[in-house]
Amino acid sequence: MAGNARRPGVSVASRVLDLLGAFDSEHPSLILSDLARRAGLPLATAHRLVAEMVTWGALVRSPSGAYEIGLRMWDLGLLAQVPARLRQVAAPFLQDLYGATLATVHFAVRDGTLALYVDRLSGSESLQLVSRVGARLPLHATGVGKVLLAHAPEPIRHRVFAELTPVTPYTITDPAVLDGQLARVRADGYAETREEMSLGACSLAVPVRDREGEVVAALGLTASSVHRNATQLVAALTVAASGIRRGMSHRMVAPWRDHPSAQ
Amino acid sequence: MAGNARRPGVSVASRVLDLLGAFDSEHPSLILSDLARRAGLPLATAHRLVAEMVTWGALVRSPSGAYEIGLRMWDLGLLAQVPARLRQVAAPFLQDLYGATLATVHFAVRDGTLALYVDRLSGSESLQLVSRVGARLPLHATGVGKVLLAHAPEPIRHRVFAELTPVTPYTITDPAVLDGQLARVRADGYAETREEMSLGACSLAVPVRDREGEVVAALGLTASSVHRNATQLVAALTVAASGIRRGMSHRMVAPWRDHPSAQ
DNA sequence: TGCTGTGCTTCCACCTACCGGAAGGGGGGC
DNA sequence: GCCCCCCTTCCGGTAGGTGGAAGCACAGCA
Repeated sequence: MAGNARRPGVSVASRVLDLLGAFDSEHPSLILSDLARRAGLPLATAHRLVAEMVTWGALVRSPSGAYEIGLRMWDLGLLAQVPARLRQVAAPFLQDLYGATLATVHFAVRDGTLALYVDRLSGSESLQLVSRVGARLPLHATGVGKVLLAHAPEPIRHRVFAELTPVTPYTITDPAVLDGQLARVRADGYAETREEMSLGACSLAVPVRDREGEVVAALGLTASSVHRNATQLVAALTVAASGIRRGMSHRMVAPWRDHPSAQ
Repeated sequence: MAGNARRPGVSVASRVLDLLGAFDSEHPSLILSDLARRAGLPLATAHRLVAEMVTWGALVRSPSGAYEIGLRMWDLGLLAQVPARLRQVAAPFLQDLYGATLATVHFAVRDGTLALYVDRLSGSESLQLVSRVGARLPLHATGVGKVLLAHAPEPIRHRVFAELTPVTPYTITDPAVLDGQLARVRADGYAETREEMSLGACSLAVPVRDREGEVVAALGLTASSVHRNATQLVAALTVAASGIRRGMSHRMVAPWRDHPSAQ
């Protein structure tokens, strides 16, 4: 009776993870049926697993009955070391930069062929932009992206150049032009964009290096016009990037600590 | 041969979650053996499950061989609706507040009997404080905490009053004194602390209400002395809190986690 | 009031994907 | 070399997981 056609090759662990993966920025809240469908699980199976996840705190049920990512996942996410360490060091300098310029401040790392926005500051007066913390935007169309791309390994550049999708009419889609710009980024130490990602928004960005000189992140400013006083803004960015570099010291890569105690 | 004493009553799903739960702010990086021990799983079992979690991106292996929370968990955590919605609305106002005062800005919600710091801004010049985004601090010893406590339901106040742990010599531990302060918080519309959480640090805080007038969060400033120009600072806080309230849609905040939270 | 649709919850016999002790491998300290 | 610690792989037995189906709850509609 009880039909049982367990789909082979799919472990329980991966089912739990697939349920989590069903959520994304466009689907932050899902009813059970959609959750099951997006995770590729039968309704009854999803129901059972989801109940366990709610008990643990990974998911919560909103008043409307839909499921959402729970507070406990937020806690866990904050422990992710790549963004957490960088943010911790960078945050005060980003504040200073915002205070000095009142432009939107971006702090990003490269995640594959995309720029991952680790932090972002903007006041209530700032331009409305597509960037959000956690967003992934194209490397070739943003200030921080160009910096990261200019210092990315060859295979990554190759993949990005293979698909220069236009975002606005001003997005650079000619590989030769972009290649020239990246060479200038490496030579001059900063990148710029002019309405290549959002109409009406221009940006400047500089690399952030670790103690070994490796480019690990990029720091940028975005406003309706940044080119008039570009020299000053690049100077401010450079000062902040140096401060961040100094703060990173020798501990950015997992040190070995704790405890002979037990045993 | 193959000994098999599967521990009953523990589902695979909960094992996966327990592995995640083995990480906390004091153990953001764990080698396999510690991870297995903290999750209460045999080494071989942990090894198998962890491998799947790494494949999916929930965990990553650091260069030293230890496991850490992966970027994909960071992404997921950002989708948690309670902090995400509040932060999105509040962030620009927090920036403005920081720009106007240059004091450390705190934005917190109540999580059970603790204040959960949802956001925090401070420049490179600011005081070093114990607060961090994601931190949970006592309600009775912080500015934002007193605001949240003053507007908390009776059972919560009861539980907090039952255990007024001193943090510094100035922490309020007399229930009668605290009760008087909370009454004043409700009457005056703001709370203050004087070195009750960190020596040398004082704070002011005001409630943030939603469209229905319910207190959903608290907004605070901390500096070495805030009482001299308290009137101005409270005014700035109040303006920011009103701005946040206006930015909030109606059903913005999910019900609080008011369970005794095991662990 | 009854009908229909949608979505959630519970049930349970089958059986496979999971379990975990033990053995094997690798590297670093002494 | 020798030991210790930690990681990785293996494999027979079986218990936890599976998912179709039935039942329930509720809302919209005539």
